[in-house]
Amino acid sequence: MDQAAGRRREPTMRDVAALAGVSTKTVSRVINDQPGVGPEATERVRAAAHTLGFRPNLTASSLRRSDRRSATLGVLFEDLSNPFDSALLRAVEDRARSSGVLVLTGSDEDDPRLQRELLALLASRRVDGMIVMAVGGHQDALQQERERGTPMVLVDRPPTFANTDSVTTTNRESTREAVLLLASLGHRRIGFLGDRQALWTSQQRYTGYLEGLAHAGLTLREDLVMTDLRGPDAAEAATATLLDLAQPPTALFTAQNLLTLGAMRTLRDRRLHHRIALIGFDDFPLADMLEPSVTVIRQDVPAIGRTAAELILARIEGDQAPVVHAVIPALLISRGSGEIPPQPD
Amino acid sequence: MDQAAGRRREPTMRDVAALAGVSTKTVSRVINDQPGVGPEATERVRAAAHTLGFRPNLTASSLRRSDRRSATLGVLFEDLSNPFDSALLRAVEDRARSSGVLVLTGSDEDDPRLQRELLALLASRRVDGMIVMAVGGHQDALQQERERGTPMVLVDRPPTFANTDSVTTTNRESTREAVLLLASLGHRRIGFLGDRQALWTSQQRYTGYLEGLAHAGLTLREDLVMTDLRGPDAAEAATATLLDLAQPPTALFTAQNLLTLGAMRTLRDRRLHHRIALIGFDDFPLADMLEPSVTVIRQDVPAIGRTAAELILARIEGDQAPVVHAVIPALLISRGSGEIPPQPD
DNA sequence: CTGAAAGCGCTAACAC
DNA sequence: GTGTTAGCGCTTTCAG
Repeated sequence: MDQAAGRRREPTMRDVAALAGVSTKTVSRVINDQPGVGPEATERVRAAAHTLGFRPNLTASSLRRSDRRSATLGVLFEDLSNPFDSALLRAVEDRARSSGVLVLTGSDEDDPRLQRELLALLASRRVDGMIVMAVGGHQDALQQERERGTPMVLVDRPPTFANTDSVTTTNRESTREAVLLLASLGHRRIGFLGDRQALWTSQQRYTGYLEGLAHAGLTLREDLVMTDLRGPDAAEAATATLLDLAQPPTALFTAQNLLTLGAMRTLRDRRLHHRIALIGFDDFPLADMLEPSVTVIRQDVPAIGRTAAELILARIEGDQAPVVHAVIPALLISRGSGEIPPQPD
Repeated sequence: MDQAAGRRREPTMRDVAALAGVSTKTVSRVINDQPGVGPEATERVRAAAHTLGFRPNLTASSLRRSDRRSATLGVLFEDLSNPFDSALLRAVEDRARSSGVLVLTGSDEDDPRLQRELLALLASRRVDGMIVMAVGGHQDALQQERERGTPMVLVDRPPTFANTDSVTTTNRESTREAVLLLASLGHRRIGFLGDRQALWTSQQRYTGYLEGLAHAGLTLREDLVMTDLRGPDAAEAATATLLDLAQPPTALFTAQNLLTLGAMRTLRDRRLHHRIALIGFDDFPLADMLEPSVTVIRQDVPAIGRTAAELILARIEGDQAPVVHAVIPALLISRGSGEIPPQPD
């Protein structure tokens, strides 16, 4: 047995047909469970296929078949090693596999160039449809792909172009709810740490923050708002800046899971983690094991993935219903860090 | 623009050839950067391809081409939503993409039936090779696939059959090292929590534990060993059992990341997390944020993924070197929980 | 330098 | 019921 080269030629329908003494078309019918083959011939074909170890070549079949299906979906996310992305992939995968569909994946790192390249690689493999997390900024590459007719569903962020389904969550509403919770405990100085403002989710969450302040009758203090933070280190520094203010915040809202980690780190370092309230967007593993346990807004990732998969599969099947923008509710999970009242100095 | 049905026919090389006034073969040469086309014809083809928005159909090309390459890899892991698996996928993906190769994924949940099914789905799409985490127990399906000539690399666990590359880590050696560290601090009763013994990694780590005890001159106490634990809840219960012994352990070694979490939970509940030492196999996000920070053995996941990808890509290229069983060193990360000395009662 | 003919493995559309 | 012919989009082979 060779490791690779001299890879054995896979048996074809011709080989099976020859052994069974029928035509390739008859083999095709048997393999695809199509009617019009006698029980005896069916049996001979089955036996021949089995002895040869025949396995249909899906790529050849999809080339010829009229529907052109490859039974393969493209999934293009920001970073598949991020727990949010990988949980989403898993949900998509499960739903797809139950329809015999496999998933071709890629991570575009929120880089438009990379996204365009990966889109092309997926397209050249003729996937039946794509589930994509749009990069921040321009969605040109996506729009072009969509306009070529590729069935597409966006997740996490909606399209900026027409006629394309999406599945998102209640970014604005849930953030507002969190801010209102903090306000109801008596917090009047609530800091906000946000991701890149080019991202739709960041904008939504920031809007929710503003709405929450307004509903609570609090005025926005610009010095308590830090945005365009990339990653935990930036959040760590931003938190330090906020805490060094003459009038520091008594509560923090972090608009993304990595930012929550950074903020926590600084709070711990300063031994303020039991004195300053913290609510974060996006749950993360072990949030319940920290001290204090971290109150978060949890997206229903399995539902988002399942919904996206169901949408794309339906579109591939030819579903012509009007565009769908599904919004899956997120949930505020109270664990402790969000329930800390304002502390006297 | 329709959502799906009536999907536009993609332009073909024939279309491009017609527009450029050349034969399809000339188009093929230009698209594939093959020599033997004049600069003028090349330009005409390029222009035609651009105006039509032509994109090569890789599935048709791979069907006809002599090397049969689909530039696609199959990746079959236990659970892509597990941080270990997804980090591995990401590493594989990055290395593959730099060679223009995409990855078709699947999660088999360590279920032999599912693994067999997914292997068949991958094979019917004629992936060039597979990177697989073998399920515990029999590797029949894998071996059969391998014997058909499919290039294959196993990760995390080695093959039980011949002639197949693998990439694993220093399970035994690193565990031994951890146990020796605990012993050097004066611990004489070191508990062991292990995953299913059917898994090769579990066996290796248990062997390392035994070696560590032996090297330290400690005798094995069977009542301190709990194996075949599936998931954090089982570990939680097992830890409670150990702590209830007349002579409870003063240190614990947990042989898998989920088990570490379970053990920690019980230690916290009993307020023993600062009194009983703990070292876990596999790092996990936030291990450094807990109190105390958790000492772990960290696998070099990016190196494992990259190595596996490089191996499979080389085999696909026809590399005939002898079988490789790469072992990537793991690292003991001291963070605090593993450095707690034995406490007087 | 370029193209015509054949065919990869399979299925559509018809014939028998 | 079953087979024949043609052709999916591309590349091989070989002829000019």
